Amino acid sequence: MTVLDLQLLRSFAIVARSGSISIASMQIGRTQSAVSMQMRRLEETIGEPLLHRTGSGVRLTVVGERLLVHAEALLGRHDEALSDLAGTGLRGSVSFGCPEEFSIAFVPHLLQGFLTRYPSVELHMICAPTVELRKHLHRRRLDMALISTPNLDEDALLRTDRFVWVANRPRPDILRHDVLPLALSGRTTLDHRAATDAMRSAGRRFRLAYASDSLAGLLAIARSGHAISVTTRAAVPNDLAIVTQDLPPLPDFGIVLADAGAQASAAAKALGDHIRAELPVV
Amino acid sequence: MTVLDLQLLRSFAIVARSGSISIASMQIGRTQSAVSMQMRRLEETIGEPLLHRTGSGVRLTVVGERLLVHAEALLGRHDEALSDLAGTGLRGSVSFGCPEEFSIAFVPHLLQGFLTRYPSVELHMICAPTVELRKHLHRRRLDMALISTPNLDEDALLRTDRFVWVANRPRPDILRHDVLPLALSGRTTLDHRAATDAMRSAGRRFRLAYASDSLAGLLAIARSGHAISVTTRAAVPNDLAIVTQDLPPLPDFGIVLADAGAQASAAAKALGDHIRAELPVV
DNA sequence: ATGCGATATCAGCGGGACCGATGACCGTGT
DNA sequence: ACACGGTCATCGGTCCCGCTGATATCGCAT
Repeated sequence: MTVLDLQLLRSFAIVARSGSISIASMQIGRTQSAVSMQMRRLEETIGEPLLHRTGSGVRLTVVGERLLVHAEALLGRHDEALSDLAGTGLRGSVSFGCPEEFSIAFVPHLLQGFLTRYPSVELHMICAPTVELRKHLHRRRLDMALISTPNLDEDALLRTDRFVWVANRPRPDILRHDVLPLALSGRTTLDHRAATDAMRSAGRRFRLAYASDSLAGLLAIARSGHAISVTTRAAVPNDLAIVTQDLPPLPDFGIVLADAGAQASAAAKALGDHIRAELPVV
Repeated sequence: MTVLDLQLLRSFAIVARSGSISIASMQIGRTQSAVSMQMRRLEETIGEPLLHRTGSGVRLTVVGERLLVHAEALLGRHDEALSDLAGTGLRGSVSFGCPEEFSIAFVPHLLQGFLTRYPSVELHMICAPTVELRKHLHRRRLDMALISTPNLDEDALLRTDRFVWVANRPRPDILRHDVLPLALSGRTTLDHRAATDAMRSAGRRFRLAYASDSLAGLLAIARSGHAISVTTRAAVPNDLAIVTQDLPPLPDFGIVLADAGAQASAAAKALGDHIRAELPVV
């Protein structure tokens, strides 16, 4: 008899929450076309449309809303069941770090997978810019960290993403300002360098309207419309717009998993394996 | 992240209930090897053995018992969700008939699939020997019925199964009786003919110790050890044994779906399509 | 020990999911 | 009105995975 695929339901829930197949596909770790086909398969097994496709994202249909409720419930029960059964597994603790941008993009999904598989592992997490993360690794205060790198040829590259300009919707007039107000994180960060380099090589004048390592702060400023900010494409919240017109293009960057080097605990090894297995898009 | 396959859980639940991969495979409608591999895949994703394999069936491990509880709960919720979503579907009623043997073998699984897909359809079911079913079809008291046929070449054949001798465990001494006591259903039935024909052509003497069209009655007699009975292989309950030694082999038979011929309601068509799609093993 | 029935395993095949690229469509800003 | 940047859908090609059918292996019972 026909049976729903929980994998599809999980993707559907992420699509529903993010309101976009493209964004969801980045969190899931599949291409956009794959997730698009997943949604179509799901609609076929249900027999009814679940999504309204618009030019800018997707909206749930009535049936879609109904399914979402069931899906969340089912997935919740499923994850409980899985952790109960995996209860005999690994114990120990891991310290894991990543930039704040990642922590609101694909990392939740990543960690959820790890924690339901190893529910007895104690996970410590630190959000900080890449430079800080390196220090923590060096001092052995972190077992491993996801860090960004400008070098796209690195062979340990797990995934690539792109920096994007973000502003409030609708399009703010500050773009017309001669001296563009920017909200950037600390000047040691990769996105800071990427933004300022891009502006400079485009010959565009700008000023630092806001500087902070708090992503929430940057996004708040962007939301207020007083400055343009820069962040990771996958981390752009629903209510902010990605701006490409009239602004210089921003570079891609790579994501690698760095570890403390020395002897890793079993739990740390497991987390590393999990990340290396789940993170790559290909 | 890793996610359980509800299809596998469904198979697992059936295997657990039937205590045998072979029997379960007949209800599921897959080959024995397929179900065996399904169980292996499930064990791999869980990471622990779920079944003790013995020479005569399978038993659940402790982890298997735990999983079974979760599986039943998950499948229950899943089926609820599916019927809720399919609620907009077909309405109407269907009358369906089949021999009692089928009704305790693969038919429950078959109807469960149909009813969760079309929860608003009212289903009437009649259990009777094939001859009776034909009469009911002719009088339009049934829309369709699964009936057995000795003709294995029929092109509308959906599936084949085999008659088997059943007796209580352990091996009863009545097998040594010169005149073998048999518990058979009415003499118009296929299994009655198959059994008596087999005995006669083997030159074996027998007597009808019990005759009834009630399967439960036949099995009760077999269980008591006072007679040998005959039934469909897929319908043999856990606590009875299939006997092959010292008894003549029984023939295969075919299963076909017969309908009342005339204009079928939409619900009847849907049930027919469902059965034709789900029943074949290949 | 031997035979039977059960499960496990194997090669081969077929279908299906994914990727990458392309195409259609929409909203927006000029 | 039109071009543009974004979205989702579609398509061919590839690879992997599950099923079948046949065979090997195991365990129980006589």
